[in-house]
Amino acid sequence: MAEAGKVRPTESELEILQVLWNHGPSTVRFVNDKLNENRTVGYTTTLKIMQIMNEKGLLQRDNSQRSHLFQANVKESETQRALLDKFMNAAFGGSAMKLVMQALGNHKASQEEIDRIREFLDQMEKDHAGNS
Amino acid sequence: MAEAGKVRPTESELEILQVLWNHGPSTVRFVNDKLNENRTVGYTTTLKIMQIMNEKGLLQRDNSQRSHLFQANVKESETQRALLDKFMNAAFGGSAMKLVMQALGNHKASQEEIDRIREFLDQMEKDHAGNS
DNA sequence: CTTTAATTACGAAGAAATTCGTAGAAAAAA
DNA sequence: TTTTTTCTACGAATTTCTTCGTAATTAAAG
Repeated sequence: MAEAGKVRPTESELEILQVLWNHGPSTVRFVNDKLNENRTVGYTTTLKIMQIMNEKGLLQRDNSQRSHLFQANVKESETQRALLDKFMNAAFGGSAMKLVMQALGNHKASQEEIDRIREFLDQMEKDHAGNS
Repeated sequence: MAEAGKVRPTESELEILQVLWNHGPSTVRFVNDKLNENRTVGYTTTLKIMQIMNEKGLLQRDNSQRSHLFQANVKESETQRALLDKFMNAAFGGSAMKLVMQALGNHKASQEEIDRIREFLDQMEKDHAGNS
């Protein structure tokens, strides 16, 4: 598994990672079909990007069968954390709170979601008290 | 003021917007000095990007003086909203809650910040109840 | 067996973003 | 006034990412 700090997938690469995170090891054909549910993209384009991702260490390849199976070689949560960090700095000047507020403000959260965030805050508060 | 939906600043452009949002109308020299607090970047590079941003409508230019004054022509919060939306889809499959949780989880929030988020949730809940 | 379809490898074109060098004009310094 | 510095304009090189065409190979269909 590649190290988290060095993970910098591009947008196209992220699209592919999403498919692999959600569906597990997949063929190029499967991934390409998934991508084409949202936009038009050629088979060899997807293939090429997945080959590059493999070289970069973002994907692992099983070539024991003719149709090679690719799987993500970076963890979803760690990748998201790295990207979030970068994005927070770029767009929100590094302020996590501004970002959270903006995200909450835009999104029509359901009652259940609000409750879940409250629980999360409770937990944070506990840890916070315990650690300091 | 440019429309929010069409706002897609690049990373370098965002860096410059941050300076202008924080300091108001500024010269290229000032912006370039600010950027160089973080990384090395040539004066003409900054100039060029700001010229392009001006053409795109991201910046406004006052050339009544020899050293032209540039200011942001897009609102900070609207730009952030547009970018957040895009980022949320790309990295979190569109799940605002996942993103918020990740942001809260990474960040060592202070007690005050936690309280502020709670207030925010209270407010959301009121609106939620009222609207549905 | 022959033909058709699917798959991988590879190269390269195209597009977008970034970077900087140079020239010319204007201002400041000497 | 002469020299040096500062500024804008402009073009172009570079890098990164995306896209796809073509060829070679293998499998499947006929």
